[in-house]
This record gives sequence, C-alpha cells and structure tokens, in this order.
Amino acid sequence: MLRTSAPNEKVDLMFRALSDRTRLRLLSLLRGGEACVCDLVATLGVPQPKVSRHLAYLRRAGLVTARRDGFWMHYALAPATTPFHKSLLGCLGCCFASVPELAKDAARLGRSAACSAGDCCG
Amino acid sequence: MLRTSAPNEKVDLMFRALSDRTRLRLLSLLRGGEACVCDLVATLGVPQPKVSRHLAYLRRAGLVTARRDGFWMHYALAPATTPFHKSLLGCLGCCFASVPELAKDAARLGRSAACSAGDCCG
DNA sequence: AACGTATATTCGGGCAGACGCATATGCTGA
DNA sequence: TCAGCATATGCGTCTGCCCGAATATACGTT
Repeated sequence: MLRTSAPNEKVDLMFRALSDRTRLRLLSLLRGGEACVCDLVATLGVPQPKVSRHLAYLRRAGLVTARRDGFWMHYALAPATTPFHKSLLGCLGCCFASVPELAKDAARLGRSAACSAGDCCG
Repeated sequence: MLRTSAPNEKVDLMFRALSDRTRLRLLSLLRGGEACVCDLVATLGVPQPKVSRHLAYLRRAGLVTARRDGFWMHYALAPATTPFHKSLLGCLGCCFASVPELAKDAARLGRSAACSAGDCCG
C-alpha cells in the first residue's frame, strides 16, 4: 500500500526519531560513547521513565543498541549498516556541533562534544 | 521556560520538518533547483492542498523560500544562514542519495538526484 | 525468599499535526 | 469587472506521540 516513490520505512523511522528534543540530546550524548540510563537521566535532568521511553524509540529506529551489565543497561550508537545510516551519523555530528546547548550536556557528562567527522564540518 | 540545555527552537523546528515523508520528498526535489507548486503536485502525485500545506511548514521552519511569478509560486531551498543549517543541507544531500525512491521522484521531474556535496558522500 | 536498585512498561489525558474536502485568496487576461 | 487558473487556508476528524504517575520487570545481595 506504499506509494511507489515514498522514502522507505527505515529512512522515515530514523528521521522521525530526530523530531524530539530529548532524543536529540540523547543521541548527542551517545556520540561520546556508550552510557547507562542512570547517567543519562542525571545529565539531562529529566524523569527516568521519559529517558527509557525515548531510548526505546531510538532502538526501534535502529539508531542505538543496548547492552545489559548487571543492574545497568548501557546504550550506544548503533553501527551504521546502510549508506543512509552512515551519512546520517555524519550529519548528526555536524549538526550537533552547531548547537551550544548540546555541548553543555556533553560537558556535564564529562565528555567532549567535538565533531569527530573531519570531512564535513568545514 | 526552556530547559537550559535543550536544543534551541530553530534546530528543533528544522528536525521536525524532516519527520514527514511528503516533506522529505519535497526537499529532495528542491535540491535540484526551484520548482513551482503545480510541478511538485504532478511529480509527487498527491493533492495540491497537501503539497501547499507541507511547503508552508517547510517555510515556517526556514528550509525553503517562496517567490511569486504571476500565477505560479516557485519554491526553492533557503540559503543556509547558520552553520547548523549548512551542515543540515549537506546531510540531506547525502541521505537522499541513499534512497532510491527519491531518485525516482527527481527523474520524474526531469532532474538528477546526484549528491552535489562531494565532501561527505564517501 | 525477601529486599533494594536499575530500568521498562502501562495507562489515561492532552496536544501537535496529517488528512480530505470545501472554500478563500491572488493573479491574469478578456 | 468577470472568468478562470494557481495556490493557500479553514474546518472537522483522526492518529501518533509526548507526558506524568503508577506499576511491572530484571538483577544482585543477603
């Protein structure tokens, strides 16, 4: 029932995942490496169920992966498997670098928000 | 009332503009240069009010500009004024290049969907 | 097993937005 | 000014989703 020229489901899902502030902040933080939910909660200053719900959303979209370690769940950016996913990650790095507020989040987590993709932040 | 570390309004608005299929298709088409509403309607095969409404959304987000020429309104990608906007445009080029369906749209409009940003489509 | 910590899910309310349809506006030419 | 084309907007409805609050699950310790 899909229109023949519509972007495919996966692409759509990933872009929709970017349409929420909390999720953008989470993705920005995870660019610095994996983190557990409690750290994300403390860093963002939002309720834990809210963080978990958005992480679940990001996982459904294929943007993050989860790893259990005892009590803690560690989330990390999912490795890009498609060219689209890869270019999207590069884009996020660039975009995030332009948003001072996200750098403050990263600093609070004790990480740098520097853009690691040297090929697009001219 | 904004949380201190939330991405700013502008960034949020732009990302939300990407969370709809029709808008992604419109942006993809406009990467090939400006186009009038009737051409976009014919190319996408969707009702005219739907196209107009999504174009209005994109304009509110600052992603496109409109130019009147007699009967016709010509829409084009807005020139990037912020580093964020600039990197977003680069990203879109890369992302779109990974979606075959969007290339079909472009072909139907008689345009190439090739990525013009040689610095990020490795 | 019982308890506590960390995380996930469910529920119900509310709001943004996507849609089709109808209609309004803007513009041009007769 | 009237007709007609191109485009925009209003309206009512419906879906998706964001939220807080409460509760459920997973795991480790004792």
